[in-house]
Amino acid sequence: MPAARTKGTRRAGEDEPQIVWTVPLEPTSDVDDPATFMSPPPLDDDLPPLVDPGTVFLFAPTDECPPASRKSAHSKKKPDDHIPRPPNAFILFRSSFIKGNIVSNEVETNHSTLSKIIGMTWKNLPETERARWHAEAKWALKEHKRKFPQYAFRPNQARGKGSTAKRKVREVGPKDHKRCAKIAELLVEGKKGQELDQAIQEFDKHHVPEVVTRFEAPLTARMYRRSSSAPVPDVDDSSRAKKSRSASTQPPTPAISSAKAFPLSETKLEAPPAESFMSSFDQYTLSPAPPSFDFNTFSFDHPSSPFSVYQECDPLSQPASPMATGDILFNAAQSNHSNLTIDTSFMGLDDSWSCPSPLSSEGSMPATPSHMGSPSTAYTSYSIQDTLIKSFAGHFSAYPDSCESQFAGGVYEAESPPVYPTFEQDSCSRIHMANPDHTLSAFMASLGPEYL
DNA sequence: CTGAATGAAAA
DNA sequence: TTTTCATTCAG
Repeated sequence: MPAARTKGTRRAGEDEPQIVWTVPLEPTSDVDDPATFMSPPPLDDDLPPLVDPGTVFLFAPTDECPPASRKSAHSKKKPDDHIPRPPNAFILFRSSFIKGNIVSNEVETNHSTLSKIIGMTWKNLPETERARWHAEAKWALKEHKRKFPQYAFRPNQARGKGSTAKRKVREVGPKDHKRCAKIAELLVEGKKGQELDQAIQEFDKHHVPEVVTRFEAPLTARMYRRSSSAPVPDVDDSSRAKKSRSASTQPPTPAISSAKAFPLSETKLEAPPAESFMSSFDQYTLSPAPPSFDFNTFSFDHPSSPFSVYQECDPLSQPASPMATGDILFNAAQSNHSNLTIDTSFMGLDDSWSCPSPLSSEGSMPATPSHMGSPSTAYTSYSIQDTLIKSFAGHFSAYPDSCESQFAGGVYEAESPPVYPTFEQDSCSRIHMANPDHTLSAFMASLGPEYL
């Protein structure tokens, strides 16, 4: 008896207008080559699976104007003027994930299970990539505050009141943890689209669903299917038939669906409709997808001026001669295989800056970033990332592309969309930046005209 | 309305 | 520390 969970009239936002967020982002070219993470320095061992060299921006946020009138579906019992909470990083990530149909309907449709998969994926996500979502959430929060200055989160205590601890103790749904983990693993490995589907189908062939029920009750195929849309092994032919029906009856899944959030090279060869490369949130639209860059080409160094630049064509070749910043920008914009590297050693950020990064939600020691070195190095890395992010954040206003956001039917001027500073520090204290072309102009602008 | 995830914010 | 509620939608 789920106790009185009535339509509790919440009193969150007393007089707020209903919000319908639509934040059409601006420019975004469909530059979506696979960006690459820095090849992680030799990692110790028990670290979360580092992504393969080729894998990367799993969920390049993209923009697109959602069919405005789509939301509002089931707002339930919320007062008409209810103001939803600002989304956190994970919620944003989840939204994007769902919207992008990363895991096809053939693989999983149950949202509880999807949440599980997404949660696992989230945890396996490279730190740099999660940082982008945190940045996004930060921005969303800022926007939320701007729009609803007097908003305050007021959780409804009345709801959980009655019985003390019944809130969290439910968990009854049989879930195939292994399968979820497998899917998450495939995702962070870069599997996507049909390739992903096939891999999972293959997995399902040999995998006997291990379902964990609260009371270890025997699991029937039917029960299993109730909470997971995973195909049932061989036990139940009828349910299998049911499952495959869609495959045979319906046309093959449109390939576009999964291409959205995985704008990797192979998916875009086909020159799909423009919108194919734009995924969006219903309410949240993200900044332009970070342009992809490899991490080999550019670097800032510190010899003389604030920054000096040289180009490194590949790990083997020694730094080429310094070149003008303008050239860098030019080349960076032209090359699909370039990244920026900033030597920060001169900034004196090395060991003295060991403070935990706000980017990691865990209060404890963050999982070591892609770096070996001394223990403090990890912290340093985070600190530098944070420093850079803040630094860039301070210059977002310089970013030429502001965007308009729609709100409650109206339109207001929003601050510049968040940029996704994706940094990695190498063993030489150099910061590698994944999306230089958006951040760089702002950053350089901040340095002064002489660097433009 | 619930579940399922993570996380921000409040009690 | 514990609880709500942000998203999403099948069940």
